[in-house]
Order: sequence, then structure tokens, then C-alpha cells
Amino acid sequence: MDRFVSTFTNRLDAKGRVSVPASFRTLLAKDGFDGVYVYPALGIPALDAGGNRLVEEINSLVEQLPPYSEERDHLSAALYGDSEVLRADGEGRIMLSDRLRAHAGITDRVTFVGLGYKFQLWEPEQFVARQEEARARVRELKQLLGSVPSGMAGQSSGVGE
Amino acid sequence: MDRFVSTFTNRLDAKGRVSVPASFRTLLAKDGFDGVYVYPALGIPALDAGGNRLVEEINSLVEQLPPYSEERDHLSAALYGDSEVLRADGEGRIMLSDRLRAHAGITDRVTFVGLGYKFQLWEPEQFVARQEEARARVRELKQLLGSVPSGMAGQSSGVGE
DNA sequence: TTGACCCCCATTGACGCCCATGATAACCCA
DNA sequence: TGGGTTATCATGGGCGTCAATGGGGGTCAA
Repeated sequence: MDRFVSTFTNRLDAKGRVSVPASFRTLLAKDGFDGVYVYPALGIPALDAGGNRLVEEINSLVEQLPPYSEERDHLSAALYGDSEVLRADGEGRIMLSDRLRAHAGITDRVTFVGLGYKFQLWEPEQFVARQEEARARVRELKQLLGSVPSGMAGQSSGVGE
Repeated sequence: MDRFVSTFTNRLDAKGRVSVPASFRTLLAKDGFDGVYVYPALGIPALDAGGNRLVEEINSLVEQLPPYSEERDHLSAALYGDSEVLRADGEGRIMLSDRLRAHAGITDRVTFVGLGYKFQLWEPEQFVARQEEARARVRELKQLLGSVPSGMAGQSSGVGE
């Protein structure tokens, strides 16, 4: 599996350390990134995190905007300026800065949520609420799509060959 | 046979393990997926499960949406975030997390239902009820259609063992 | 010197790995 | 064809390993 998947909730210890879920660590390592790239997610009380894959996504996003434009400067500032590269200790734990913790409202526990090419860090309670909303949206979306994406066609008939 | 077919009901042991039906295992192996990819089915008390084929479908579904959109993050969270990659032990058994068991109402037994390119996990009683309903729907449909596409005859019986 | 951070070790519980049992179905041979 | 044998699969349980967590203490820098 080459994607961040599933959710895990871990505790911050007295020193402010949290274990990054083992499966996320192995994926980051496979991605060739030593540590975790983290920044405050735009518009929501969560942190976006990932490895090289995420960094590249961000780079290409910024580069899509016209050079020297206001927009580009703002986006660069928001993404690059607030980013941090966190190193993990021997046990795979990281420390979140005050700023990062404040943005997500994290105090003593963190929920790690896999989103494919990246993952997010949430304060557990807020995540529950958010996830409810996400699921509701998806149900809507499913109905709207009605016509099912190509890969799904032909499934219901079920009787193979 | 390159499809998940038929229905099997297996028991969870004291450790919470269930055997994945042997025929499903061989199919997963053929698909090159080590383990089982599982997530709560949308809108119904069951779990969707499968291998690479299912994963591909989810990936393409997510990738249809514009990157960085709110919509995409929601979908990713609902699909990837709720998914789990379950590894099987030497005997082909998996363990379902509390979250997954809760969604499907599974306690001590699980019904595996082949659906072609994927399969579902149900609490046995709920599956029976569901199946009744499905048969009724098919009868309706039959009347509406007048005639049924040739491939479909005889499939629904499928209650294993 | 003090505090922040890093490296190392200990603990605990969950999970993976391995072997045993029983039951059923496929198989073989006289 | 009948009886016994083997293979396959679901199931149970012991035990080692690893992940998550907790804490000591060294090191570097302000």
C-alpha cells in the first residue's frame, strides 16, 4: 500500500511527544523523507502532513500561479512560511510546536488521519465532528454522481463468466 | 474464476480473528494484494472489502476531484480515513477493529458475501434480512423488465454451506 | 546554569507467527 | 463400491516481537 490510510489516535506524553503511527512511518521512509513535513491546513483546525510526495504537490501548486502575483506570494507564505520539518526520535515520535498545536487545538491527544498522498493531525473530538460531516457529504456526492465512475460499471450483475 | 462469488459465514474466535474464506484468499493473492482492504460501506451496515482492484477504484474516484478542493479532502477522509488494510496471519485470518465491527454490528460471526470484484462482510442476521429485501426487489424488477438478462438467472440463491 | 531537545532503556499490551485439533471433502486402492 | 487415507480448511491457543508509552540522563546553546 503506497498511501496513507486509516486513522489512529495517539497520546502526547509529558514531554509533548507523540508516536507517528507505524504504518505512516514506514510509508514516509519508503518515500525517502526523514521526518515529517507539517503545516497548518488552510481554513480548518488541522495540520497537513506528509513526505516528499506532499512537498512536490505543494511546489507544483504554487508554481501554477503566475510568478510575482499577489496570490502566489500569499500562498507561498501560507504554505512554506508556516511549514515545519519535524524529525522523529528513535521510537518514531515527533514534537509539535506551540504554533502547530494551537492551530489544531491539540492538547493531550492527536488523531492521525490518512488521506492518501498526505495525512492530517486533528484534535480527536473535532475530528469526530468533521468526519461525520465528511461522510454525509460523500453520501450526497454518491447520489449526485448516480452514474458510477468507470471502474464500477458492470459490478452489479455479479455472475462472472 | 476471477471474481468473489458465493457466501460464507465464519466465526470470530476469542482473540477476535476470523478466517477469510479460502476462495477469497486465493483471489486476493492472485490480485497481488497482501491482506484485505476494508472500509465501512456507505449507507449500509456492512463492510466493503477487496484487493488492488477495489483500491484502484477508490483511487480513481478520489482523483476525479480537483486537488486541494474541500470536496476532495472530505472524500479522502471518508474513504481513506475510514479504511484499513488488514493483514492476514498464516492461516488466513484477519482481525476487525472495533470501529469496523461497530459499523456492521458484528459480534461473534461474520458473513462474507462475494460481489464480483469485491466482497462484503455482514452480521449474519442482518444479511439474511437484507437478502430478503433484495430478492423482493429483483422480483419487482423482473416484472418491470418483462424479461431478465440471460446471465442473471440462478445467482441469488447463493446462501452458502 | 537552565531549559530544550535528543539518545537510550524499561514496561505493557496488542498483534504476528507458529503449532495443534477437529471436521469435512477429495482421493485412492483393493 | 466401500473403507480407509490424505488434503484442505476453519478454529483454538501458546508465545515471542513490536508498537506505543513513560522516564532518566546527557548534550548543546542561549
